[in-house]
Amino acid sequence: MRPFKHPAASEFVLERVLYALSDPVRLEIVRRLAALGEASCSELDGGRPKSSVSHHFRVLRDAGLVCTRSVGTTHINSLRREEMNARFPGLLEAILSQRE
Amino acid sequence: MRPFKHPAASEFVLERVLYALSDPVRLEIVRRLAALGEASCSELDGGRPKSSVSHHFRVLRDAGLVCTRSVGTTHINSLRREEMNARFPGLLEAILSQRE
DNA sequence: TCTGTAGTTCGATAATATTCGAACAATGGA
DNA sequence: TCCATTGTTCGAATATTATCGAACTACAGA
Repeated sequence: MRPFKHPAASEFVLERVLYALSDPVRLEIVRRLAALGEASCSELDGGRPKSSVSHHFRVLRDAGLVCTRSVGTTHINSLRREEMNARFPGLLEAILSQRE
Repeated sequence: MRPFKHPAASEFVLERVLYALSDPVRLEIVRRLAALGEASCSELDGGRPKSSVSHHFRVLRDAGLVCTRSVGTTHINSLRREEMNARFPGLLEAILSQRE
């Protein structure tokens, strides 16, 4: 599987980030990633079909929120907290700190 | 014109707020409102048709971001900063503090 | 009362997203 | 090599959203 393209922090777009996080499925994925540190796609699929989950991960990757690396047959995902914080200081933490 | 329904702070939904701000037109409206304090719809229309602008204001109102009151024939809009901050502490400020 | 201004609502169209099955690719064993 | 596992990509159906003209409402003044 060819490696994914992860945008540089300088390419992050605020509207894109907000949009990516405005979807309940994706917001939940990001929350769980924040709690777990890292996780495979299937650990976060919530019982959804693989193709749907894959789509959401792509949106998150394209926005710069998530980094995906291959380890064997699984893809390990993690938040790009430092880079996100470099580009949009305090934003991700402000969103993640909200309850519910 | 019958008064608009503004949701109570307890009814604000994080995803809705993020979605409302993920549109460039709406984000710009909110930024200018933050700078101006308050403004009429036409002051923030950016040359767009009235019906389009009206739509965007409705999305912002429904999300809880904007309060609209009638004064004569004009509608005066302002940010609901306090209520937004009560429901989602630090969120709006974190978004508004981002450059570009 | 007539007219102009400000903005909403309606309706249609076009653009974008979501969802998910099916086919595919890559890896790790047995 | 065969097979199971993990996840991506493709394609199509469905759903949401944005955009904007046209008709409408409300108000202020002349």
